[in-house]
Amino acid sequence: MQDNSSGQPYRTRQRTAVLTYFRRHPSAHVTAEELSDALRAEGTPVGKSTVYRALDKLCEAGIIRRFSIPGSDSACYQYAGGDTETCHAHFHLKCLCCGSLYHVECEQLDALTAHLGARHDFSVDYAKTVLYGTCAPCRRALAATAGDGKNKD
Amino acid sequence: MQDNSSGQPYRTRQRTAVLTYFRRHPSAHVTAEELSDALRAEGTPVGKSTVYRALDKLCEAGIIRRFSIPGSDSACYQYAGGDTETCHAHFHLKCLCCGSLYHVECEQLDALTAHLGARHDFSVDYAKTVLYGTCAPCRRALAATAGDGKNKD
DNA sequence: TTGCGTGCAAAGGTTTTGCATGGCA
DNA sequence: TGCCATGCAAAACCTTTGCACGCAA
Repeated sequence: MQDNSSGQPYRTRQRTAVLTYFRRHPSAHVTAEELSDALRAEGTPVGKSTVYRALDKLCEAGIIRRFSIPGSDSACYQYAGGDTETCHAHFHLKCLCCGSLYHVECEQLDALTAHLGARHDFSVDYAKTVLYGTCAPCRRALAATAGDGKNKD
Repeated sequence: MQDNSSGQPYRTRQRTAVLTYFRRHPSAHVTAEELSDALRAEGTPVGKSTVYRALDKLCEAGIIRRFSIPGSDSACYQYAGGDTETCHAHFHLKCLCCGSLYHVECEQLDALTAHLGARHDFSVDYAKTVLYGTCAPCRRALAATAGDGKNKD
């Protein structure tokens, strides 16, 4: 359980391809299979095992972030900016309807953080927290189809 | 996607056992396997398939809630109080260190909700949102052991 | 009696691991 | 050259599904 990253990682084509993908799609959220598929489409095919291993390493390094989407079996990964420090002050909003991922960064969240820390003695880990809900486009779409039947979810 | 619970559910021993477990352990968070194991230990063994089916039904009914714990492959379930209406106005705080689940209910969250709705046009689903972080006891424990080596996570 | 609920086993999917080979330093 | 990284295949894992039987209503 000690630090197994003592040996410095080699800069291989596959590893570069994965990292490049996330840098080119900073707000994209992809599954391991989607990533493998995207890399293949970009001309740099990477084996699925390697994709998982690279994802794991990048997660440990804090370069990308892993989400669990309710209702989905596969995990989702997203670029974290490479600098964990810059990503500590915003939440992620995920639409359960269309799957879009939004970044929210404002003093309202700072207030919540301060409140949770001061009053509830709880230190929120923004990196692992995702607020689930419904985004505006989906809300409108749902409202448009709400008149034709039961919609209690 | 329509209401498939048209047939009223039967009150079986297994179903009762699952529900009873959650009512007797309102703040417990268990995986499907842990629940199956606990029920067996309590003298009412329930098949794993049945556990999954019961969990699924109870989730649909809003009686229990399903979580995805970062770093774990299996889903976690917890009692929701049986009344979904009372559970719409508070967040859940889960400690990644000890697994404790806290309920937070204050106007700070109302302010956040209003803000997200007004400024970011996003409707948060409190029932599916969990804030991850570290609770006070664990923070103290981590602080106490922070001096003896690397602890960069 | 009717038909849902149950349990076993097998299938389904995602993720991990073993081992031989290839490529970076 | 040494050693990590890669990729294929198989395993391990959680979860769902099919089917025959049992039990609630």
